[in-house]
Amino acid sequence: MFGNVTTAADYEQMLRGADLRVTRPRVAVLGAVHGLPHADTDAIIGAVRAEEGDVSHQAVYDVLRALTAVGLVRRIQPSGSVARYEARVGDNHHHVVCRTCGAIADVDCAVGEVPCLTAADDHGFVIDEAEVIYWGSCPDCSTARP
Amino acid sequence: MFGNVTTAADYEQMLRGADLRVTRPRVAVLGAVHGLPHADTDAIIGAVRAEEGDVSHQAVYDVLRALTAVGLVRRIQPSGSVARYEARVGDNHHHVVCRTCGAIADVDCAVGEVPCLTAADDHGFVIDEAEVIYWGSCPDCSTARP
DNA sequence: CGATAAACTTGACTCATTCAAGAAAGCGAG
DNA sequence: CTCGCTTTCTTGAATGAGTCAAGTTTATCG
Repeated sequence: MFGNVTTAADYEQMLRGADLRVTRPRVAVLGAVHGLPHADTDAIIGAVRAEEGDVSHQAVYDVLRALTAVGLVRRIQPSGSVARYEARVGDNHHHVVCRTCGAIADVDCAVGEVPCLTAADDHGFVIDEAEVIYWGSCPDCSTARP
Repeated sequence: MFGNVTTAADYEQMLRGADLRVTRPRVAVLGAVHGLPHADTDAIIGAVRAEEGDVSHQAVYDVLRALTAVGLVRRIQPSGSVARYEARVGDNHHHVVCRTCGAIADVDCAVGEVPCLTAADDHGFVIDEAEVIYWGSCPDCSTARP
């Protein structure tokens, strides 16, 4: 986490490691998600075009789906929000979402590595993930309206 | 919970208690949400029309928003799903969602009344609710594809 | 260097949800 | 009981994130 400058070459590595072909849109999307945590698709499209020129929105949708499928990015979508993406994967962290402005921040769960994963009564479901969303007000919004 | 038959009169009471005008669409929507837990808007529209005849979809959307605002129903919307509603409110329960068929079931959190409400680092957010979604396979889907 | 399957472009389309303007109806005051 | 104000409902159009589909380009392997 210190002095960790991720380059296009690193993104290529990640893609190859996931058996995905290396294309300019994919490298650019992966870079955008790393650079803009919790960005929505529109913001990612903007970032990708700023770096690579014209890339179709469909390509970005396809790439995001492919990256999500192999686990290189994670898709999150709090109620009332469009889909957002982040590059921090595999570390079981959760999110705080501001009810007012929609801002999102990462939080590590207080209860350990795999929080609440054992439900009291799972109704026969086979559970593989527990997703936690904390709802509240971000610092800006809670001071603006105390 | 035993022999508890909720009638239109009860729904009226709930509406008045929440300072909402009592209208036929509102009583019908409240009844539909009580009768069809986790139903989406379309299913609720269907149930309302079966009981009350023509009711515009807009009216149902408006009613659901009003009921949600006063806390008579709760809106849930797992990633990739349309909005769903339930009448069980105020008891801090959570949900298991089937990744395959989208089925939803209620679960009480294993960690007590207000699970995980204290995040390790809340980034200055004022947290008022923790929403937990357990992802997995429902009994039908997990036996169909073991 | 091809061949071939995967990825991208273009453009149309879906559909849950919202917006807007006018008609209807609940409900408190008189 | 009914008047009038305000909320709620109806009708119909619009929005917008996301998907579908057909055809072209391109990454990768032999």
